[in-house]
Parts: sequence; C-alpha cells; structure tokens
Amino acid sequence: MRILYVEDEKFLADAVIHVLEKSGISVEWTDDGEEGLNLAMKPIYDCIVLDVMLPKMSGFDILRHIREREIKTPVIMLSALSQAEDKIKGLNYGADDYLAKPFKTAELIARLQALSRRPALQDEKVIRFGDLYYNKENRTLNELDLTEKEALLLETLLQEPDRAKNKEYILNHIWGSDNYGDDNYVEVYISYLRKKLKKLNSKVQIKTIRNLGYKLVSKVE
Amino acid sequence: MRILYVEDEKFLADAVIHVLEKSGISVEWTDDGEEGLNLAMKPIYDCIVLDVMLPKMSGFDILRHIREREIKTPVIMLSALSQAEDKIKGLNYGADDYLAKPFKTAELIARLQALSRRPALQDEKVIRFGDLYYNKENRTLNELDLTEKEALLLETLLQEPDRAKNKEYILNHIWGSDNYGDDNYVEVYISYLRKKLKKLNSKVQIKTIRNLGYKLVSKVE
DNA sequence: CTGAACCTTAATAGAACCTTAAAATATAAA
DNA sequence: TTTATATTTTAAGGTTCTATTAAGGTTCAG
Repeated sequence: MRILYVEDEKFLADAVIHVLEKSGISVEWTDDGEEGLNLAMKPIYDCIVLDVMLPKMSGFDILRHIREREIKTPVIMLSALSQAEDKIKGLNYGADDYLAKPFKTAELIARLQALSRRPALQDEKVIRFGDLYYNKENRTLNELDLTEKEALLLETLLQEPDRAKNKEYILNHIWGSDNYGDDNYVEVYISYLRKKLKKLNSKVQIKTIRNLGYKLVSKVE
Repeated sequence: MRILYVEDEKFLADAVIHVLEKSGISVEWTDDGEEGLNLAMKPIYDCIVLDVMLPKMSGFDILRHIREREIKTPVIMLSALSQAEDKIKGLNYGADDYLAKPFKTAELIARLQALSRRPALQDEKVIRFGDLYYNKENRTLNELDLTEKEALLLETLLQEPDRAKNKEYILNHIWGSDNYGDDNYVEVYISYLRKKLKKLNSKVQIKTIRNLGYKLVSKVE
C-alpha cells in the first residue's frame, strides 16, 4: 500500500512514518500544503492522510480541491481533539474517515487498511507491501518467480496484512479443509518463502507468532 | 442503508422519513426514548438519529447508554438548541455528528452518507487502557510482542479493569481449574508483564492488593 | 521480629517451529 | 512415449522459544 501524508509537525511525521513503513505501507510525505495538493492529484496513492492545520493551505482546502477535481482517492483527516467541528466539516467535504490527534498509530493503520480493503482494490493485479511488488497474474515477486503454493501462501498473508494467520487457516485456504493436521506443509512453504525474501534482500519478513500464526512485517533500518 | 430515528415530533418525523425513504434509506422510527434505546442495541442499523428533547429519556441518555454498552453504531444528534455546548456534550458522549434544528433534510442525508462511508471502527480486536494498545489478533502490546500466557493474563486483567482479580481466578482462567494451588504461576507471569510494561515506559501498572489480587491502574503524573 | 504473601530470576524440558533433502508427482520438452 | 525439469509431499533431525520449576529475596501486617 502506498499513501500520501501531508503533515507539518516533523517530529510527529517521523514517528508515524516509521511505524507505517514497518507495516509495509510506503509513505510519501510533505509538510507543504501546496505540494501536497499537487501530489494528491496523482492517482498513485491508495489513501491520502491530511493534517487539518497546515501553513498556507489547510487540509480542508486540499480536500475540497481534490474532490472538486473528481479525485476519488480515500482521504483521512487528522485534527486536534478540540476542533470537534472539523470532523463534521471534513466528512461533509468528502473525507472518508477522521482521526483526532493525538492518535495511536495502530489506529491509523487499522483505518488505512479498512479503507484500502474496499472492493476495488481486492482484485488488483499487483499488490505492494513494503519493498515488495507481487504480481498475481504471473506470480512474480519482484524479479523472482513463485511456485503455485508459494504464491497462494503469499496472497494469504497479503490479504489483511495486519492480521496474523494461523496454520489451520492457511492449510484450509491452500490445501483444502480435508487436509487437516499437517502443519508441516505450512512450515515448509513458510520456509521456502522466507528463502525467496532473503534472496530478494527485501526488508519484508515473515514473523512467527508462536501458537498463533504468521504475519508479514517490514523492517525499518 | 438502514437507520433508526428517535423523534417525538410526529409531524417533523413524517416529513423526514418521507424524504429519506425516497433516497433509498430505510427508516425505523419511534417516538419513545426507552423503545429507542432497546432498538439501538440491535446491531442492524447503519446509523442512529437521535432527537435530544424526548419525553422520559433524552437523546443524550440514550447515547450515553449505548456507548456504555460498547455499541459503536454511528449516531447523529438533533437538537433545537443550537448552542455550542450541546454540540460539545453530544460529541463528548460519543456522537459522531450533530445537526441543529431546523435542518434541511438534504443535509441530514449528506451526513448519513458521510458516516456510512466511514469504515466501522475495529472493535474487540484492539483494547485500550491508559496509554496501552493491546492487539488481541497478533498479541502485541504497543510495540512489544507478548507470549501466549502473558497475553491471556493481560486479557484477564483487561476485562472489567477496575475489578481486582485474585490468583485463584486467574489460575482457573488461564491454567485451568485442576491446577489449583500453584500461585507462583501467576506471580511469575505478573512479574513478566510488569517487566514489559516498564520496558514500554507505560503509565499503566499492575497493582497488588494483598490477599485479594491484582488490578491495572494508570498513573496520572 | 516473624511468618506469610509476594516478587524476581535463572535453569530446564519439551513443544512448536525450522530446515533440508529425498521421494513422489506433475508438467513440459523431445 | 520417453525424458527432463519443476514442484509438491514426506520425513527426519535440528533449533528456538516458552512454560514451568525452584530457589532465594523482598515486603508487609501483626
């Protein structure tokens, strides 16, 4: 997933970007409202996150401009808690969600994912996660080919990447429900996928959560 | 879209319902606050529209009750008193929007649509307490991973957080009822959890109440 | 001061997980 | 069809992590 983030508080922005990238969300950031507007026109983002209070051009201005130009990219507004009215204003201007500052980054991630999970993106041919580009059509992950099972496993992990998937779920999903009990299938293919991620030198890793399952994470420095 | 509308002014209600239904919004209406509350509990509405001034039970009361019961359905408040204070009151109680009477029905429709566009808040998967953000789905507490037992212990403390849980209860809950007597299990894991809370620099602590049990508390400077 | 309740830490054992390679199977090429 | 190649399945042994155990320390009430 790729987002645009317009925020003038550098310190906050740094922290947020750090956490988002770890979740495999690639972030383009600017602190300038006008530049933000220009960038927002490009149809390359899965979501735009706008701070309301910006020098020169407010988040609302940006929102209004892009909606006037019929740009449908989902927008999440950020605003200080005191400005309760902003919520209403933002939603009326066509924002898709609203988050009061201060917010937990996990909350932002949840909402980003909720927005990007909407139908349109579901059958996308190319899925991004961190520095990965997975092409569903010809089963390539960056420059590597995946086998069928590897690809299915990756796709499983890629849908709702913030949610860990357990072995049983993966087994059912890929090998079918009759095939119960052989967790080793999953382990073997997790191992294969890891090997390919390593070969790609990707920041993305498969994290094991003992007794629970697996999820994708993207290392940040 | 399906909404619940609680309004005692029959004449107004008729007019509003007429226009909403014409816009494809199906409306369930009641003029009774208590019945409104009962209906509001059902998780079948995309939005609830509450008039503030109602006989017996005010819109604020309904709002407060349903939010206390963790019902997340979006709520729009309607009030003749266009004073800023009511607005703040409503929004603080967990209303999602506010509309002063008299209002244009088109305005109400716009706001209903804005709200239903917004993704539902993640519920139950994430539990907040103080500055903590516990994700049950992948067993993370803020940026730290928890082990299975740590997670179960935290979940136990997190349910009804102001009620202290004794060791026996925790033991039964996590280790099973046969496993009586080994309070040390609990002590060890309380210790582990405390260590992680410290690592997180959290304001939240586990308080020991001698001969009674443990509870979570959040330090306020 | 004393004992009970509670806390902390380190060591251990076993479950869960990982990796690898060989065997079986499917797929493609000749 | 036969051969070659790629992928999946099976199996075995190795590694890591967590729950448990145990021992000794600390705090608190009487």
